[in-house]
Amino acid sequence: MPDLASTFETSMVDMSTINSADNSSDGYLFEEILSMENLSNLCMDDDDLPCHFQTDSGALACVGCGILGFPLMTVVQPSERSLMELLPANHHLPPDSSPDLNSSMHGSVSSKEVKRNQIPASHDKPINEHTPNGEGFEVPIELSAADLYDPVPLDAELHEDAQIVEGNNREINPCSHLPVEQRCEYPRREHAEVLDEVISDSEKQHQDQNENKIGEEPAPSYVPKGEPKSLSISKVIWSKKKNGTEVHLSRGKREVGGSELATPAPSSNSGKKRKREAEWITKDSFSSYGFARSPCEGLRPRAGKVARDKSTNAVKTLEPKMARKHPDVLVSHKNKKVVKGSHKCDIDGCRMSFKTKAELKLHKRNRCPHDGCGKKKFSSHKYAMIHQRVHDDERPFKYPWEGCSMSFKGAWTRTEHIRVHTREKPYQCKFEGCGLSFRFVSDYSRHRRKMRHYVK
Amino acid sequence: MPDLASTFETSMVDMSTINSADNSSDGYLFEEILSMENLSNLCMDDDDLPCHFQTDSGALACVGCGILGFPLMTVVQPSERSLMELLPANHHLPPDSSPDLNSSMHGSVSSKEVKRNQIPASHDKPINEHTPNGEGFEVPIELSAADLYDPVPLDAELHEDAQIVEGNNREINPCSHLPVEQRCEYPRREHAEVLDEVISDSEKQHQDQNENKIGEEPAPSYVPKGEPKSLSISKVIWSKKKNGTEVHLSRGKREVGGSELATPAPSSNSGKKRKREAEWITKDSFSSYGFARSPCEGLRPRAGKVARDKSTNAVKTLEPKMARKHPDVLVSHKNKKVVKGSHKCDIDGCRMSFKTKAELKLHKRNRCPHDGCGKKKFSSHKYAMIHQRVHDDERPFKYPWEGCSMSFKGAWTRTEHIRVHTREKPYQCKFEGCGLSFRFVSDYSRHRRKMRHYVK
DNA sequence: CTTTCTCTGTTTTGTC
DNA sequence: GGACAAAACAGAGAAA
DNA sequence: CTTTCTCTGTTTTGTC
DNA sequence: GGACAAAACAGAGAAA
Ligand SMILES: [Zn+2]
Ligand SMILES: [Zn+2]
Ligand SMILES: [Zn+2]
Ligand SMILES: [Zn+2]
Ligand SMILES: [Zn+2]
Ligand SMILES: [Zn+2]
Ligand SMILES: [Zn+2]
Ligand SMILES: [Zn+2]
Ligand SMILES: [Zn+2]
Ligand SMILES: [Zn+2]
Ligand SMILES: [Zn+2]
Ligand SMILES: [Zn+2]
Repeated sequence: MPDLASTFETSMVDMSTINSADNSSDGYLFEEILSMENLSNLCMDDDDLPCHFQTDSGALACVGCGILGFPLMTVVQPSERSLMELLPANHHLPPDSSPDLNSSMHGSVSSKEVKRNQIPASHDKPINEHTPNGEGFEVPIELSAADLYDPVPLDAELHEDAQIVEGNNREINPCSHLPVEQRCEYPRREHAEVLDEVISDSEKQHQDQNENKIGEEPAPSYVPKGEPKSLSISKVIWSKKKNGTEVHLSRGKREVGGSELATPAPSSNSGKKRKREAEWITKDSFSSYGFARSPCEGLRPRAGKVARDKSTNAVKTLEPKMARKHPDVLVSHKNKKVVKGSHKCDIDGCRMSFKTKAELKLHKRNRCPHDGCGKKKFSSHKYAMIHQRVHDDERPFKYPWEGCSMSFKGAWTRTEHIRVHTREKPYQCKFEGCGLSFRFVSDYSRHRRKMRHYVK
Repeated sequence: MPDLASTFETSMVDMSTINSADNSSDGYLFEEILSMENLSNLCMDDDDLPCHFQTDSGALACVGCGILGFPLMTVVQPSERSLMELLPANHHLPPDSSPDLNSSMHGSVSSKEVKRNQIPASHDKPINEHTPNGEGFEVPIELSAADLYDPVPLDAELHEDAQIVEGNNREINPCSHLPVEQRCEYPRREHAEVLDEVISDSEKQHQDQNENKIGEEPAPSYVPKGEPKSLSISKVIWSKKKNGTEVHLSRGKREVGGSELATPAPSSNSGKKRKREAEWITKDSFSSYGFARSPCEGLRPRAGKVARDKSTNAVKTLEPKMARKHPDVLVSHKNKKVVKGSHKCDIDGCRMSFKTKAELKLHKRNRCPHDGCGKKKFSSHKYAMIHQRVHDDERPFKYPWEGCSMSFKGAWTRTEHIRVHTREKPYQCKFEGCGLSFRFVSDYSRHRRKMRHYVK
């Protein structure tokens, strides 16, 4: 990656050190870093564009460069522990082992997809999840949500592993925490949108307005390189191939003929784009261990994520922005604040309690009694309960990826964070002649609003 | 009214002074007080219950006692001026005098009533209004609403005076600002709910729970006493008549036979009730002029109403509770604050402008940029505009009744205030066996919620 | 102004 | 249709 | 706790 | 159906 590497400055690490890194590293974040066996999945080509591969669990990852906020990434497998935190406790129980949790309960897997703006894909399943979002399957832990309101029922039939989605594109499922013979056969993800260096015609069109053209050569397309040696299941290395013709580039254009998509438009702004991100990588992409950091280490610090001590660079427990001192609050070892109020809510399904009668009264009217919220009213009591999570420190939604220490208060945020790793851009503008793709709903939404790209 | 009068203390005025008052009184509030001619409509019976009468304009009024927050009331007619402030400027123009404002515009009179919880009455029209609420007909004045957003179109065909509602109960219309020959023939109001001393069986039932019975004698019912001498049009004096049989007491029970209603249940708590209100009257019911005050003078001070100087008892201009100092605000002689912003909103129909770009940005997102509102968001831009009235001092909705100096920022508040004068209780609970009546939606709503008196 | 990404109250979808 | 929960959305907004 | 009454953001109704 | 305005509602809350 010459053009990128040339922008690195002081802490620049020779790419060879990445490949030769051992897994005896025991830094706070890297204690489960993988062996050279997995690192051999790194793309070692010497071109100037990043390469992507797919791991056992079906996720796509790029190694060896930091383009587009996707910094040096280690090849990792989700640990069994992290997956267990994501999935329900009795996930994958044999169908008859839990008579009380049968398929008549909510939570049994649906055959329909719940998507709205996202590009529908016939074989699109979220990474490491059997339910797209997963909010309902948060496992209550002691002094956790279960103490405040009824735990969400768990479902032994959570996913019917036998269910096979249409098509011949199937690959091994992402249930890598299980013995191979118990894994579900989920189709693997498509990879096209993941390669966000491939800029569509319309995106180029937009960006040409503000940026100088740097080159006119066509952007590369990507083709599967074949099965790598050291990963046991479903590993494909994607290498780029200039002017390639074998690719299915965009999920959003599945109906379009291959020839139309085989040669994407030149990425006229790739130089500037890469420059900007290279600067960022230069500052942050490498840990002091001289080894690639976790996928999200290179990202800018954001609220509610991995906080880091400025001097030691060690991960520290996140503090809420306006940490309010509640003398009547106990913080459990799981960071869940428990209000020890004697005024209990008797609304069906709610176990919240409050210190004062006035607070309870507000709560029962679906208003937050918390000082900072100004008696804000919500549309339901259910959400009034859920809202309380903004006031405690628990972040029960983990991103189950080795080396990513992100966790979230809600499932949707995690769902979108996963795209930071997959580089997926599932939102494609349907406006005539636009076709721009977006990674986050919000950006897609804003695009439509500002451009008035409303359709139908 | 012996039992009531006996509780009066220092400022008690002999009832005879009320009747002998002349209309040369020029106190701030009483400069248009009526002559003896109209005062002769006072009920002069010497029983202990208040009496009601109906004026030319169809409204009911009680004179001579202050029971139930209905203190000493003068007999008044709405002045032409006050009605003109209520009605559109071109109200009652000949149908062809205003070619641009024809019946195809909104605002033409509907033959259907817009009521929901209110007891439907076949001949129920709001006092002095041709549209029930009147919000849409606020007349823009200079530097008024018209400066901020498009004025509501006025409609020459505002009311089809020829329209006669069903029934034989018609009386002269309330358009007393017009020559008699031009008045519409609106049916007069029914009077039953107006007499809120008549406590229904179910209301008694509720109240018996908390109060001692004082007497068992049946409450009086009311019958029209006939046409009084001095009022020219449609004046009826209602006098009470113990065990009377000729009345139609309750609009909510219109379908019920007369015999069932002829003898209302005894008002077991009238003693206590009257006691409480008599205390209030004792303190406040009489102006220093030794004359009956305006209908609302005797009411407790409320937000946004007639404020009074503690020492002089003179009406003073109301100040908003949290008068915020805006250096960029001009107050017109009509109390309308005009924000002299250079950042103008270009949303269709909106003429608001703001000092800063940030404020405009908030406003365009339907948020209030005012400090005290905390970027509160509204459901529409239209309402975001309307909301701004909470921040200025204009109160364009006047209550067009002589001696009542109340004014409001919205039409609904005025609609409900009118009931303070009419004593109307148009909301009757439909729950099996309840039947309680309420004057204000809010109270009816609360009753249903707390009692779970939901029906159908 | 931009892009990237997280947070959150409501809306939509889907199931029963 | 209804109730309910999960998923998705549509902003808002932080960061650089 | 009560009753009386006003304020206000949203929902419902009605018209075109 | 839609858009729009007027009316009505459903709370919240002040006052005593
Ligand atoms: Zn590469
Ligand atoms: Zn599985
Ligand atoms: Zn609760
Ligand atoms: Zn809160
Ligand atoms: Zn991550
Ligand atoms: Zn577009
Ligand atoms: Zn009397
Ligand atoms: Zn008229
Ligand atoms: Zn505007
Ligand atoms: Zn405001
Ligand atoms: Zn009044
Ligand atoms: Zn009731």
